[in-house]
Amino acid sequence: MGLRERKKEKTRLAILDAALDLFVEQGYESTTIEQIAGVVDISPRTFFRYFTGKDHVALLFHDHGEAILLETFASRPADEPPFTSLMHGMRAVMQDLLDSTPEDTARFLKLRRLLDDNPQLVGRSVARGAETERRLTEAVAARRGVAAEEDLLSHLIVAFATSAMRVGFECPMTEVSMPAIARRMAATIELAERSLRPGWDVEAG
Amino acid sequence: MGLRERKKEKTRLAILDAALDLFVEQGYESTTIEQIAGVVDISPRTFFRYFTGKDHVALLFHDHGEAILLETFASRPADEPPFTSLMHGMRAVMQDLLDSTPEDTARFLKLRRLLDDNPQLVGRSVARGAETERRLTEAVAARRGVAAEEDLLSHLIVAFATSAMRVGFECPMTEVSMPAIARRMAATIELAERSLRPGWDVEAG
DNA sequence: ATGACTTGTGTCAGTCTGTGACAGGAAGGT
DNA sequence: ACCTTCCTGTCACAGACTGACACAAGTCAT
Repeated sequence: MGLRERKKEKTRLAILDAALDLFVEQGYESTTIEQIAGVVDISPRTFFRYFTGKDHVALLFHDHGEAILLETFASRPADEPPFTSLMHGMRAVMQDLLDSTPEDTARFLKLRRLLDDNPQLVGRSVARGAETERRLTEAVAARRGVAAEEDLLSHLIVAFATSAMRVGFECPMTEVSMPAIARRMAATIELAERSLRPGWDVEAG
Repeated sequence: MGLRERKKEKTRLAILDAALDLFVEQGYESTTIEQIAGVVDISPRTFFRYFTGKDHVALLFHDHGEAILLETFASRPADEPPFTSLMHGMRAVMQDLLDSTPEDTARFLKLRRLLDDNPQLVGRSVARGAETERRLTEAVAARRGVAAEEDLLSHLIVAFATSAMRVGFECPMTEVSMPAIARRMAATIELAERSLRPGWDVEAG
């Protein structure tokens, strides 16, 4: 890896950390791009060359999680019930978080607390994740051997799975720590699987 | 109703119709507030006195639907399983649409087509509806006799219900018409209820 | 190392959304 | 008519973005 790329990664992390600290200190809304750029000592224009906008910074882990979800689903056996595969994806996202460096863990916890204080961000994450959801639905429909546009169940499977994901990750909680989040995540998966009728996700459209 | 209020309602509808037509004609993103204000012959400032922003216009029916959902849930018997009540709410929202005037139906169908062309708007609707979702969760938890912060199931019930709502209303469809939407809505409710294990939403937290 | 080539950065200018403050005018009640 | 209330336009402004351009820093030859 050349000097150029190392420098870029360094700037990227500098922006991320500066933004996170400012968000926590003075709130998400009242933090401006100019302030973030000021701390990192770059021009505001450069900020937008690293992130598409303010919410991109705040929802970085969502993008990452969605990528893992897509990969995991694709790598699961084709004869596994789709919802089961998606729950495996959910576990994979959680595991990835547990395996990350202490620095990344700290960043994630800051973001997590940010979501509690700014519920609008949860909504924005859905907006940002719409494309992922569409692709997941395509993948589920493909596995079910039907066209996504004509199969309500494929949509419902993905909708229920992402719902569970949001309940596990984003609902306010008293103690914000990795073990607590992992516990809630496991409980949510269990609850969701228990609530659904066995075989519901392998029926004909 | 005085002249003042009639005038306001007229302006409100004029803005709505002008915005809708512009959105359909030239796309949501490329339509500016200034253009909308120009057609209605008001100042851009006044636009913001009727609507909080561009997406407020595009998601007007969502607000309305959410209000009906909350009312319906509150009016259902306290011993009815919460998810069942929410599905009744979903039917009530649909029924309200079917009962609306031809003008409102036409507006709704325009908005519905807008959602197909601009998937980002679906996400924004979730962002806008976050507060409603929170209040629904409170209501469900109250009926279950538990505190919302400590009951995952209350969150999951609401999340599943709103998921079903989004699948029924917002998934792209080939034929966009009231009968087609009503049919899909009914099918989604049926599918959701069939997919869940009976009694799942009345268990202890 | 010196050159040419690529790529990241700052500056500048501009658009669009959204908001607060103020003044004038239309509607409502007496 | 009169006073109050509410609505509206104008002005001024902040903040999120974007395109264009010139310059500097990194990269890769010879």
